[in-house]
Amino acid sequence: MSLYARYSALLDGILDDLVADGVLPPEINRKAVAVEPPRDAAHGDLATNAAMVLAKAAGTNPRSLADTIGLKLGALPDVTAVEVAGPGFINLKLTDDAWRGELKAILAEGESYGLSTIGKNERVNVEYVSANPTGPMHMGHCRGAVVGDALARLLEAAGFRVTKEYYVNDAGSQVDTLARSAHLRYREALGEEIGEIPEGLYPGDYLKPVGEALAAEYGDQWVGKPESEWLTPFKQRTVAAMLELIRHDLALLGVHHDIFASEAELQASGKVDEAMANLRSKGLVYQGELERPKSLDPHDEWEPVELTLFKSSQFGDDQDRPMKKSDGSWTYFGADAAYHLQKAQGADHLVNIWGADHAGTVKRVQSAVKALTDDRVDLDVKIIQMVKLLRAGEPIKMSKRAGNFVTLADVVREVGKDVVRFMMLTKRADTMLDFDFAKVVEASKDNPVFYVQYAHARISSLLRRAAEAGLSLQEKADLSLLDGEELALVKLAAQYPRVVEGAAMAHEPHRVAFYLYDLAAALHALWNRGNDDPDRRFLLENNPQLSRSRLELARGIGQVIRNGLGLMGVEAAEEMR
RNA sequence: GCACCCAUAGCUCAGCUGGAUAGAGCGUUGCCCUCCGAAGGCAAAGGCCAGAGGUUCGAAUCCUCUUGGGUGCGCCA
Repeated sequence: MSLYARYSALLDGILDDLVADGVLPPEINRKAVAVEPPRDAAHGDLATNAAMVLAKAAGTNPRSLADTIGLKLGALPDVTAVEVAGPGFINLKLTDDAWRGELKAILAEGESYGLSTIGKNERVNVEYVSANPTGPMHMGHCRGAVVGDALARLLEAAGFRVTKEYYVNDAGSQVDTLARSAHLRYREALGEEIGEIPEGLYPGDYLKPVGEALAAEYGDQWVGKPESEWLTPFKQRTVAAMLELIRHDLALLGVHHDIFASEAELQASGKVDEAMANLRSKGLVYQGELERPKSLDPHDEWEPVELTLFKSSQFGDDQDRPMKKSDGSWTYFGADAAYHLQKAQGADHLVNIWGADHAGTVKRVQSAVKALTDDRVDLDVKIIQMVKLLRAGEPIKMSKRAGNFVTLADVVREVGKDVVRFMMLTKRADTMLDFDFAKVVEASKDNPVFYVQYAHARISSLLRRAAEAGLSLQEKADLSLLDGEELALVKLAAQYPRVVEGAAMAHEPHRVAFYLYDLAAALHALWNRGNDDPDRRFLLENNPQLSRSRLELARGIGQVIRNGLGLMGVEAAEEMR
């Protein structure tokens, strides 16, 4: 249990006592009560807003309630000072030993430091990437892949049971197009001159090996045959090949899904009918007409047709949405609603990581989840904004049609997995991100990847040098030698568990990256003090006792950086190259 | 036309689900360092949190409207 959680629990006990004493009414809502680090370190080590939040329910004013609570907080172990400040904050100062104890906890818990049970073992399904299986991954998919994967790791660390899922859209017309494109490559592999790839088919070279494999498997039996005979087997094999490609690309990034859910299988299994029956039984489905789309020009034709609609407008969507086309087949949304039902049946929470182009469909799917699960399962949709690719400040022009888009594999090859992953988490997901190939590999302070990795490498190198100097870490270090300046670093490290919980609950993995940058900066600052004042160096040849204490501090900070990077899927550097 | 997202220092961005005097990096300015404690260090200046109302002990954060950007809208996927 982290230090903040421990004092939070102690405060909870005090509030229980106050309820028993009749000071507080029994039905008070404690949700908003928090034990946090104060914004300004001069205010102390811990602060709580309990008095301000609860004063109204207690029928008193915040300051006087703060006095009452403060008195009891002052009696807690390791609390050296209590102060009521501002509108009713209660500030606590802890003994230095309390913080030395936290450093011990970091070292003792090691990789486990920062793990939380806040998720209460609930099940979360995170669906991410879900790119159409029609080609290799390109840069557009990269950010969603990293954010989704980091979020999954974060949720696991926070005590959720996580399923990582990829929805394979293998039922739409785009996979028919894919199969036709593969058929062309198949004929090419058999020696036919195919010339230019016709407009409307996928031109990429990545289909050549697929064509060759098909030629090897089938020989020329599907040449000159009607499409209806070969489309299905070609589709199956080509989609399988594309998924192989996608898995391979994702693996380059260190991304691995637990489940690849096929839309075609979903439809074949009758799941969509089940979802439809579910909604029908609740009176949420009807035959009706769609309004004329507002995006149409006035002179464009629009003929209203009757089709099967879901009453998503009852759940906050701006209009009802079609589940079945007029020809009776399922719409994308119809199948997607069923897919979400399938996911929800094995989960308590759903998270989707979607590209910005799907922002308009969030409401309808949330409506469907609400209706299908009677509000048992919540769906959070994280919209990932685009990444602008630059090279030394100049935008990189991409054209999908010309086939010169930057693939994920290209980027990983050029700058490495860790750099890509870290950079993708250096901004909130819902705002645009610049990715400059020149800048992300720069060895300077304004490159956060470098700065954080450097901090870890610095610590590793320090520990190596200590070992060479024959300084044994086995011997017990006396942490009481650590002074206030050094303990300030421990205080920052002690916030790591809160960062994990906050980032997990908010579904915002970028917070870990920002936190690590701060921690790295604090380490570098302390380290640099040794430039001016040799007595402040971590490794002092003439003072092994003090050195040992400071090495323990360094080891603890290194541990937290490593744990944080682990959540981001980034490996900690042992040395800079 | 409508929906969603965004608007915070000159620039690029954080801001811990509503807390105390709004923070970093770059840039600017001033000192220091300049052969591995190296890929710089310390400090200063810089803000009407787009604007206007509202909610309450308290708002950059929540609600409404306005302005200015981005993305999207279909029986497509």
